[in-house]
Amino acid sequence: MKALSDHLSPLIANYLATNHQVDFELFEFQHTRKEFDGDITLVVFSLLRHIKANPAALGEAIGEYLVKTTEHVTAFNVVKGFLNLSIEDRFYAQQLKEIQATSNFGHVPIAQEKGVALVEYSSPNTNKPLHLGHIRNNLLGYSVAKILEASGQQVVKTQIINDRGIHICKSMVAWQKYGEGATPESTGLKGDKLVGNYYVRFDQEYKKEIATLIESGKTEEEAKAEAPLFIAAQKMLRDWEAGESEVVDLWKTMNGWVYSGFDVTYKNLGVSFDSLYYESDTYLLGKTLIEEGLAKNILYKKEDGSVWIDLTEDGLDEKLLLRSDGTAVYMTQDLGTALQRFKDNPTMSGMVYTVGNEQDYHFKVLFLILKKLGFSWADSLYHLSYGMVDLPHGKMKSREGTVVDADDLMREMSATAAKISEELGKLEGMSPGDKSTLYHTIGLGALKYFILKVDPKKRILFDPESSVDFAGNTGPFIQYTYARIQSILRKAPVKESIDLITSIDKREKDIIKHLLDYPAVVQQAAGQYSPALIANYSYDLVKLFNSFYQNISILGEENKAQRDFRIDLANEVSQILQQSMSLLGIELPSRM
RNA sequence: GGUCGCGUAGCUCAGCUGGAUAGAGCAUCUGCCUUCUAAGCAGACGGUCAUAGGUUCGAAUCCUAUCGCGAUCACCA
Repeated sequence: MKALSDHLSPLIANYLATNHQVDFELFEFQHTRKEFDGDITLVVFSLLRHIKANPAALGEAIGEYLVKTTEHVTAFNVVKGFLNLSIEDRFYAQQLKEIQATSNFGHVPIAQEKGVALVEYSSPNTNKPLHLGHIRNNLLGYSVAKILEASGQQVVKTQIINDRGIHICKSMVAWQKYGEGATPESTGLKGDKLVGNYYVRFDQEYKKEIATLIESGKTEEEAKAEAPLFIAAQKMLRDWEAGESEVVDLWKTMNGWVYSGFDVTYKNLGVSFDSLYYESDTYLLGKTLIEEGLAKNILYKKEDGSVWIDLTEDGLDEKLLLRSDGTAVYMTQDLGTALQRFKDNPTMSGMVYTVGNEQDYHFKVLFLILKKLGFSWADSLYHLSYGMVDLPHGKMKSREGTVVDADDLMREMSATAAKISEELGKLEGMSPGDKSTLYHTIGLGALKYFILKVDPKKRILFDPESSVDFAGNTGPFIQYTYARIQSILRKAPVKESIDLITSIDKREKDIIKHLLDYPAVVQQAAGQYSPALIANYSYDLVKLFNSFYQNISILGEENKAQRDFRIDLANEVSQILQQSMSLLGIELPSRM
């Protein structure tokens, strides 16, 4: 539509300048609703603010002028304040050729001079495996990075790994006490699962100790603080901070197991990172930053030695930045990480934090503190906040065993895809290995699409029981349409016509108009950090194509020019699907 | 209680920089596989866009209030 409105706007501007002595360049266009004749509609109402006229009469006048001045407009009609314009078929044929001639239509080449945008996502703790919540996080972050790249922005995908703290020590203590030297190799378990098991074990044994202490007359609070396991974990944290080699070695070993486990999960999920940051590396820089803030009187120290910032003038609270014993809190480390990233990327133009909406307040405060500390780049930080993933029975709680494990979920999705595919029985002659790859592609496509099609800020209800649909507005539906188009293209004869097509079906026009919208959709999705926009755009395209496909023979012999045109159209739809799905990290199979 | 977010068909969601009679899918029902893959297509049914005011030629969309749900307000991360 943009190509068309770009063509029409100057003409309309010219008309208004001549006849009404007003100077406009931008007009409001929309696709003509299907119940009216026409292809594109000018909303005349919006001109009335500046021109006193009867909307219907003004519409008539502009319509007549356009028909007279440009060969593209063949007819018009006016309904109330809407000027519906009919566009000649040749225009669509030309546009399709232009789209075809443009490689990566709608994707803008990277502009180095715009600097680099950092996109942070995943950011797990290293004491337990990734779960469904991380999946939404990773898919969102990865997709947003892809969309920004497609809009011409250089991107660095990154994460902060929360690799230190009491939670890690709990796993370590439990492993020392109950692990008997277990390793991923000796147990056959993924490293993250192994470590996660000891985190759970810690909690179980800790509860037992508390119960015993309460029986012997302690209060609950005393019991929690005096349980030997808890004391051991605290001691281990102090030893770690003191750099005691035995503890540090164990910490390194166990984190190493977790990282190799995560790598497998990331690989299956199809996400990747360009740079990694570790909390254990950045929290000290955060402390330095706080010293500077104290020196500049932006922060203040209380009598007990704790450091605070007063944000009450900004409508927020007072916030703790350093404990009275001088140790760092979450905010301290995030300040350090932000600064470290800017130091590592001097051309940084912005940073996107993909973090759940329960941390909205945290990021509001973080950005404000950075601004108060005088960093000019603080204004370009953005919290990509997303809603929780709820299960039918409520929230995921690790203690109650209601967490949906990421690896298990992906495996189940593949299994469901396999089951449905085998029932349909379309894959004769495909090797078992290819089938297994395909099932993974379809299962993951379903999962990714299910999560990404929803507006990030909304909560998602995920029912693992009913799994995910493969029909309707789903990933597999888009994959399926793509596979059918590939089948058409495989069977299509070599082009032979030199005649240009003279008449184009209404549904084909709708498809071309939709294709022409793609660049604007990508830009909009980048501006709003919204993969959902891309997903729903793609679904609409697929719907349009399917409707056409089912009702018209693409490879018919009767008119070679028409057949070639339809093959070109199918080809271009498949190109755009490939591009848009790559922005969501969804693979498209050529057969399914 | 303060702050932030959400509330659209029975269910899951689009639409939100104000524009024509609010759109899809699932579910229910009716048709369509001798022709390019039926994971599909065509159609029926289904709505006081939470409620009440306001802004204006026009409001699901913007503003205010109320109700409901959620998050957050830690020397946790």
